[in-house]
Amino acid sequence: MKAPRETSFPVESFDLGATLASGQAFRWMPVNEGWEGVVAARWVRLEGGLGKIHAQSFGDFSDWTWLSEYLQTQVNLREIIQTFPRDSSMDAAVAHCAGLRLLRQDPWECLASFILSSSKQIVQIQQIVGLLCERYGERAQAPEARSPMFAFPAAPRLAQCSEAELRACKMGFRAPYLAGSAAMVARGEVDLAGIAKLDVESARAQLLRLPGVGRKIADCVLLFAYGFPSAFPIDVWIMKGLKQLYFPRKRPNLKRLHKFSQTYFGPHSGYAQQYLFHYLRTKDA
DNA sequence: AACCAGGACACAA
DNA sequence: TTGTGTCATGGT
Repeated sequence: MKAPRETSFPVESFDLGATLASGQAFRWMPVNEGWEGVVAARWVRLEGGLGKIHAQSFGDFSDWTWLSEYLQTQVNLREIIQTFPRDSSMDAAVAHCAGLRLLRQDPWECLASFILSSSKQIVQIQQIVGLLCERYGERAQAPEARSPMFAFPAAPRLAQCSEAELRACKMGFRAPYLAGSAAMVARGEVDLAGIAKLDVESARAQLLRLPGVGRKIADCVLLFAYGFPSAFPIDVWIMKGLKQLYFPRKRPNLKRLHKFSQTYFGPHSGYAQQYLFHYLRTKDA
């Protein structure tokens, strides 16, 4: 029966704040020394502890795999960080981002969120995604006492929305992109579940068929939803950072930077990218 | 008050 | 291939 549930995951070095607010997911809010959001259509509250994460949710279930999978609690972070190159920038990033981890998100929510992310600040992406969920998402399972929470709207639901309805969620010129991608996914023209079985290049090629999805957004989805370790999203921050830190007084093009990312940062370049991104974005704050 | 934001796209040269 | 304008909205 539906009821409040709680558990705790043993984890070594997991910083919820750095992880949930580092621009990979957009639905987490800090609430009373913890973090609250929606995962798999369920309300979730997380609190960090010593060597563990305490989790609360609500519903009819006893297996927490859906959440441990999302949080990737089984990943040995130390082993990953050991594969990073040792230079002054990466050392600083690792020191600054202790406990930062990559999540494993739902492909559609991740894809749609990043279609909305183009040329937007993270706070605005959160606002747009929030509106979209409130207006078109299914009611999430949550305790009665709390304010209603909503799941991220499925592709078929968003495919039904008019462009005006989407624009009313403040997404501007991204509306036709989201509508078009939702339609293709809803029709099965792009098989999001099937992408998980492909190699990185084939997976990226599938995502690139979607309107509003270019190399950067495709790489975000490959990394944050499918867990391809070599996906290396190059946004404006990473672009400036790479040029400044590794190519002073040169003008490398995008292709060159992507090649560099694959040869220099090791087998978990995507992870290294997230460390650099979070470091560059928050070091002066 | 300008400047810019986890870009993509069409089109020019 | 590289460069530019455009798209919509709002934070800093």
